[in-house]
Amino acid sequence: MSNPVQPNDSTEQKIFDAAHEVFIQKGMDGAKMQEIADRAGINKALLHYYYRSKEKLYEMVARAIISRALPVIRDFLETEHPLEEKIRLFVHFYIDLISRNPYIPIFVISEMNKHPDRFIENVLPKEIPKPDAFFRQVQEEVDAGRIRSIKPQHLLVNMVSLCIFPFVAKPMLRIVVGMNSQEMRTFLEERETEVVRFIMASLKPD
Amino acid sequence: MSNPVQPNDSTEQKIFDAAHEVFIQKGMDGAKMQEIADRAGINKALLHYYYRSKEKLYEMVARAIISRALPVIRDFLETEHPLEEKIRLFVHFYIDLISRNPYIPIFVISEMNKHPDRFIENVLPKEIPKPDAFFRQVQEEVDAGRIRSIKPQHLLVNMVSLCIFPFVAKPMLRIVVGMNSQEMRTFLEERETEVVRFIMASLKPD
DNA sequence: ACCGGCATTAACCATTTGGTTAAACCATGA
DNA sequence: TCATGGTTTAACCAAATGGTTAATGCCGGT
Repeated sequence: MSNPVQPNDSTEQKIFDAAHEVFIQKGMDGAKMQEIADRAGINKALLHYYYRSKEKLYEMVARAIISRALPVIRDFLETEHPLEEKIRLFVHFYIDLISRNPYIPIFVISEMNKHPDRFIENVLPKEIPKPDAFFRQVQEEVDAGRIRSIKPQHLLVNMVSLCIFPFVAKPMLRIVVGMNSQEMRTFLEERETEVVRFIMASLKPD
Repeated sequence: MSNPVQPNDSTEQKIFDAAHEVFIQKGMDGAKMQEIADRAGINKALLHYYYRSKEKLYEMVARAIISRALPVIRDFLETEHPLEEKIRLFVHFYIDLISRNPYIPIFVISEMNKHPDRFIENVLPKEIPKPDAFFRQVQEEVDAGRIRSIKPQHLLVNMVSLCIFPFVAKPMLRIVVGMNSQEMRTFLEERETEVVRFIMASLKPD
């Protein structure tokens, strides 16, 4: 269940891993230093010895979480591919990333919502990849009539929505759609194929 | 900014409204009874006079939030319409609901994620609308070849994802896509048209 | 053997937090 | 007018929480 960035038995790392687990699951407000200490199997004072405060510890963990998602996004936005291929790759790697770290989007969304200032100032990196090149590429395809007319921004948001949301809303979906844990798993596994098909079908020129 | 269910100056209502604001914005963990009391302009002891505990107060507020979304969903799942019309109506009313109450999905998602047991046992109503009829309708359309082949569950999840996610991820999207507050507003206003078009285009039989 | 310095802990501290209590307030009806 | 019942408050309490301190453990180098 834990997801240490690098397996490492040092006390510092044990603390970081424990903090990672706790912050991910409970967020800044719900996380308690005592619980982190307990999970790391050490004294509470050690937390402050290695990381000065809850705030600092949180920031390190949050940055680590964010930076696990960034390479995939950067990759998608920077590599050159025909549009269809690019979409396919994005959906593939993005769903793959989120399947393996389903807590990332929920964490980002809820923390960013509760403490936007802290998150933007102290957690998000200064340089975040910009989607301008992708937008240009989509616009070219539209202009050339190879896909139907759509605003690039909407296409991007649609892609991201279709990939992320089901994982974010998993508990709610399970109840509404009425699936057991196993059905849910297969359902989410089908998503990759389904999402690609859904987007491609929608983009076919009229 | 506040959103009292029914304007009413009674102390009880003032407390409820204040609690609504605070819980919505900070969730169970981040909300403090003192802040609720302050916003309601009353003594902290009064909170416990009207609502026995933080837990109880939270449950009432959370139930109220949930029940604001339910009628729209129930309506969509129960009324009879041709599929295309149904989708149009769903997107319209759903996006409308969320535009006016953008905090609902974030609240539900993050609270349900942090305290699934409490939420499922004490907040969610026993009877939640089931989408079986909708699934059947989609399947009929597929069988009749009037839309391309797609699993009804995926279609529903896609619809919901496209409607909700942009509102949920607004702060993140703003940064990634690089929009200012005004651009974001127009962008979200375009969503209704865009989402309907996106879904319809995708469903056209091959 | 022992020194010096990092690692670790128990005990402690101040503040915050959810919750309680007993007294005061205030309107209403007898 | 005053008794009564619901309403509101100041003061208080115990537990939890983030953080500190001073002492101890421990290990490598001399």
